[in-house]
Amino acid sequence: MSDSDKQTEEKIFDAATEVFTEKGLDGARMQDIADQAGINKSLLHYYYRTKDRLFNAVFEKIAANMFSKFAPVFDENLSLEDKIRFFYREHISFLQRNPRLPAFLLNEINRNPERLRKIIATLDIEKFWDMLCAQNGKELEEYNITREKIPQIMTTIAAISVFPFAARGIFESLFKKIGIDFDTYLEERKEFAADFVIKAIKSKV
Amino acid sequence: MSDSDKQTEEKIFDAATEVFTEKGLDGARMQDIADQAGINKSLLHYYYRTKDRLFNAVFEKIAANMFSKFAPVFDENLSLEDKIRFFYREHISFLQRNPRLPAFLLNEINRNPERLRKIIATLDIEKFWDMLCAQNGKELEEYNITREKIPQIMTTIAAISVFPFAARGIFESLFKKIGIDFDTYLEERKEFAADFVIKAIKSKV
DNA sequence: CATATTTTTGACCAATTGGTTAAACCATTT
DNA sequence: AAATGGTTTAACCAATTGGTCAAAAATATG
Repeated sequence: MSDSDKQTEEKIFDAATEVFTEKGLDGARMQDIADQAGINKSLLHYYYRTKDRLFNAVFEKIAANMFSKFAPVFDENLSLEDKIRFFYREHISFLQRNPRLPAFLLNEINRNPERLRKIIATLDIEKFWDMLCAQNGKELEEYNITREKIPQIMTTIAAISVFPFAARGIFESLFKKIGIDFDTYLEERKEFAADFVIKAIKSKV
Repeated sequence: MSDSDKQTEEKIFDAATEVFTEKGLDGARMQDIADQAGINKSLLHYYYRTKDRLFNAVFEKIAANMFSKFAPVFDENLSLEDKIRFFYREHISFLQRNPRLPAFLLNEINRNPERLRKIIATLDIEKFWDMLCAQNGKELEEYNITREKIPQIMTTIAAISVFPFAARGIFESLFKKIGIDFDTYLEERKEFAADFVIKAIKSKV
């Protein structure tokens, strides 16, 4: 593969990423992607045989990228509380740089859940729980966080950072009405989210 | 408007609701809707001139319905804690009966934020805050919930109930891997969500 | 019953879509 | 410089799409 090959293939991939994340699989036109990449439409088919293959390439990279952002928090040797703070700072910052990813992924996964299977198959969920127990077992015990509660807690933690981006269109409209800036809201959310979760977990009321 | 009119128009509307919520505006075909309604495709255009008008009719009804589900909690004369419990029981139950609404709305709003404007314009957000202050002012003060914190808290409360439905495709796949039933998870979530939020709000740590 | 009006249908259309193909282009090698 | 190989393009195609239209069927009106 020559240098110009890689350039063209990358140009196509980047253009496809932009168009697909903005318009979705159904809404995106091959011609749009070709225009965005500044090339002929036939070249798309030369490098990626069909629209579906091109989409899958984009989808898989984005999905893998998204999930990988959850991982580092399990590696760092921090207290449970610091892990949560670390997660929200990093994760919301990542989403600020890629604000359209949540809506794109959620929509396409609901449209075709099958696509996610191969990515999830590569994840070892139990391992994450084991790592967490090894590093923060005492805290988990102290706060009475059992294995059964993990799905509720984890989905709640994810919801708090991801949902504002998925529902950005709604929130932005609502906020504008009461004079609140969405970007300011996001900045504040990094700390608010961590405080909120930590208080909920630690509280024994 | 005769009786059979209403039947046909309603049949079309219901069919359109089903097809649009499942496939989205771009993915839905007028022929699909006609088939679903058991009528000729031309009839769609007879009652709703264009695909876009038909979609708008469906979208507006769903959006209004969705937002209206947030309102009752402000009317009931309950303590803040009971309001939160009431909300999650009612809201998650509503979403269990209409599981595809969140993903549909979030996607279409992000695809075309303009569509939401006219619905949001009809909402008086300040009124909700005033009602809340009038009914639960003392509790808000006690828990140090100020006007500036409201957006963070409200979006968090919504995220916790809506996100699992928006991300259903992801969660269901993940849960299956560790042997958890999604419907059971949802049932448990009504109480978990309320407990979680109440603990976070009440905690003074 | 005959007429007028509304509802429903099937045939049709122009535009768009993803995809194909053969030829042109370009860099390398011989 | 001629041949070779991969790369890029323009022209084209079959299928699908939202939408139209005139006629038929059903219903209401006199």
